[in-house]
Amino acid sequence: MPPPPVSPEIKSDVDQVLEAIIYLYTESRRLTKELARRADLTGPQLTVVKMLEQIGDLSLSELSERIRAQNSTVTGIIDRMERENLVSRERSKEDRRVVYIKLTAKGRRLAEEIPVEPMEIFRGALESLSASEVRDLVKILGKVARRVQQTVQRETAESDSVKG
Amino acid sequence: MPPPPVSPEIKSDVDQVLEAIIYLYTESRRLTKELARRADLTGPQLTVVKMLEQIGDLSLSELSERIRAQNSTVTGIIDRMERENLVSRERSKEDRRVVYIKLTAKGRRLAEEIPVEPMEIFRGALESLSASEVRDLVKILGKVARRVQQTVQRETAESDSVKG
DNA sequence: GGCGGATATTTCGCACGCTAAATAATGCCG
DNA sequence: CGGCATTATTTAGCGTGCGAAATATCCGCC
Repeated sequence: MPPPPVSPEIKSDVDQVLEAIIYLYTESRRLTKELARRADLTGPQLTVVKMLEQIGDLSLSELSERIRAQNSTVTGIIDRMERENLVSRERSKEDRRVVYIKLTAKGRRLAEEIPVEPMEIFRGALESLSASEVRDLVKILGKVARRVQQTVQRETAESDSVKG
Repeated sequence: MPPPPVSPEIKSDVDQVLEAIIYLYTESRRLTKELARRADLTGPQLTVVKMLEQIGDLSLSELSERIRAQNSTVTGIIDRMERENLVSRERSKEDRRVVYIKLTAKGRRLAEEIPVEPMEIFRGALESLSASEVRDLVKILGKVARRVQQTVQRETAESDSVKG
């Protein structure tokens, strides 16, 4: 659930930035989902299929890390994909705790079937900016992200020391 | 599910921007959730409680619109909140299709208990930018969002006309 | 060799979140 | 007045998404 667009009329810079971010994020998810629907996949399933196609087999943990989700979430996604015969699980021989996720022929066919990224719209939007604007955007957004990350880490450390 | 950070090494501008957006969005949700947890609420519940506190009673549709979710989703959230005695439903007298959602005393107390926005971290991060950077960020992000919106609307119109 | 702590995955229970279909009430139009 | 499209909400079914606990291995160390 996105945080609320709290103030009704005058929006602060923070609110405007947040609103844009929420909009862009939501839209990127919606686009993925839409694209996926055409191949009878869900958004996450499309993401997984494309990831495996491009990178090759991945352990479940590697996969979760890449799609930024918890292992338990990905277990569910893979369960359903296995049921649909899109991927298979294969126990690693070196480390029997590890499970590799592999595309099946059907999964690979589907991956190829799907044009490219749903990111084309974003690419288009970014291309409508001037080169210097793109550079600024990348630079500033990156700065904000790093700054937030620092603050979060600091607070996490604090509450850890309080808790523990 | 966030779109994948596709390329392993060299990241395009699009990817970098998207990655930052995904990070910031995810983080803002996490912060809301964290803040909510202290009052034994979920993220969306905190959002609703704060919204009702600041704006007053809202119909279910108005509420869904404001938190950018489907009515059916909000029905569920309100069900659980009603169960916890945080809000009550009240049928409108003018239009008996409409249900107003009202804070209970307990809900109001909780709302007051919770400091402010979880957005403070973002505010801090934005304040670490120079004034001109903030201005640029607001301007450029807004531009990208508007551009994406236009493209999406155009495509929606097209596929509508195709579909019938 | 085996014990104890780490690591990889799964299971469980719950809360979103969405779409499609059902239900209920309005309002308009002839 | 009666029917019919519209609108507000709910229900049903499914797929994430998370945190905590359970399982199965692995690894280092005595």
